[in-house]
Amino acid sequence: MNKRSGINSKKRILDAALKVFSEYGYKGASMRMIASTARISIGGVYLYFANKEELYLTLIKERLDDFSAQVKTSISEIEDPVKAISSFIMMYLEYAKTHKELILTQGREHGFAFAIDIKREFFKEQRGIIEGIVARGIQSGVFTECNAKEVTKIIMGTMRGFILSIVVDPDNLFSPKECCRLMLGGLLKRTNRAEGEKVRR
Amino acid sequence: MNKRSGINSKKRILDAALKVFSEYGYKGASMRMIASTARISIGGVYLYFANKEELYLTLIKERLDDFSAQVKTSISEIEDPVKAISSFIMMYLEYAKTHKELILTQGREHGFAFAIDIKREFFKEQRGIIEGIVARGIQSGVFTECNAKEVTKIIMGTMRGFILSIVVDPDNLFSPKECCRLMLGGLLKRTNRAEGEKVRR
DNA sequence: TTAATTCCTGAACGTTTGTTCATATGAATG
DNA sequence: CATTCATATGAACAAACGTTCAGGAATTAA
Repeated sequence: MNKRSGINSKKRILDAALKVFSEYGYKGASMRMIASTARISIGGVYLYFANKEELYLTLIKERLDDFSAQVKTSISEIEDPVKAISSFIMMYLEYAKTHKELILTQGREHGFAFAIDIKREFFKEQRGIIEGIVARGIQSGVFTECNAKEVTKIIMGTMRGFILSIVVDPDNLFSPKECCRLMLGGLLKRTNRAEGEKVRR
Repeated sequence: MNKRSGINSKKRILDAALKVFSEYGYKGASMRMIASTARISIGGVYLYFANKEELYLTLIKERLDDFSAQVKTSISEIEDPVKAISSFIMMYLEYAKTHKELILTQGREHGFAFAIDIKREFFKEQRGIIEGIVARGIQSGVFTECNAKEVTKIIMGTMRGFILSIVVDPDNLFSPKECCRLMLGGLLKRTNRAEGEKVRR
């Protein structure tokens, strides 16, 4: 494993870091674990990343940007607020399932004010997107009159809850489809039949 | 600090452990930190707990039991499913706010299959309670016909999301009241006025 | 072939960790 | 008073940690 292999090394390290950080958390993951998973020496890791923190931050930033881009492209052109919200929920949960619990690694360690600026930025953006959809829905009379900001926070909360559930109670994850249904239709019975049907599809 | 002080020592250690584990996570918290927070020597901690893991497990179990009892007594006699669900949500979120993010400590470390049996038991019980309420609501015609199991998972997911939000984005927590509203009423507009009002209160 | 460059290795260092244990202390008992 | 016993201490230890660095190996350039 020498010379030209260096082209892949950085990527291999990042892949390994994702795996190890996800499984053991920031403190629990050791640089040696990451190195051996990436099939490189400990010293080799420090060739590409100055220290553990930089490696971790690079990883988080990479993932957040990737996710952010995916959200944008997947719902930017959807006009219908109902479809837009549904799409957001579906894609968020699908992404969370695929990329498991890296997101959870954030927050926990360091007294949880770690990559706070990067995260804040990300969350703010996400909130902006949903809030826009909700506001549009209210304005067009499709959604009930409510506090768009609060509803947005609740939706984001539920998404986060899904992520936490993956880690804590993976045998009992809720279905994205049912989640859309509940968020849109609510638990209380509707007397108007047409509405009920709209929700169901 | 000698002799008779031993009466309080165990409790002091547990209090300190809660504080330190919550702030630094399992791996991040050191026995020395806990000891000094409890104003006891390192050796003193090992007088009451065989090791770090036992201390942690004791703590988790204590909290889970406490929370479990509080849930039960607060909604056991409520007949109305709407009020029962609302009570559950309100009390869950209030408890989470008070006891911050100890619950988050679970899952993350140890490759996240740690106190799995204790937790599983706890979650199962919680699910059972909510599912009962939902089923009752459906049967009595107050709730829409839906998959009670799925709805239960979504509600629990949202509760967990709140917990995660406390750690990750504490400036943007949603209000418990609004959460009840959304869960019950949904986002879609209702044509029937009476229903809408029912949700609002 | 030699020199320069790039990539990589792993022993070594200083810290910090969880845990142990010989020792001390002071109230309770006789 | 002396003895007993629960309670508390903190130096000591091995293990693991993040990080450094002198050196080795493979490729490219001369």
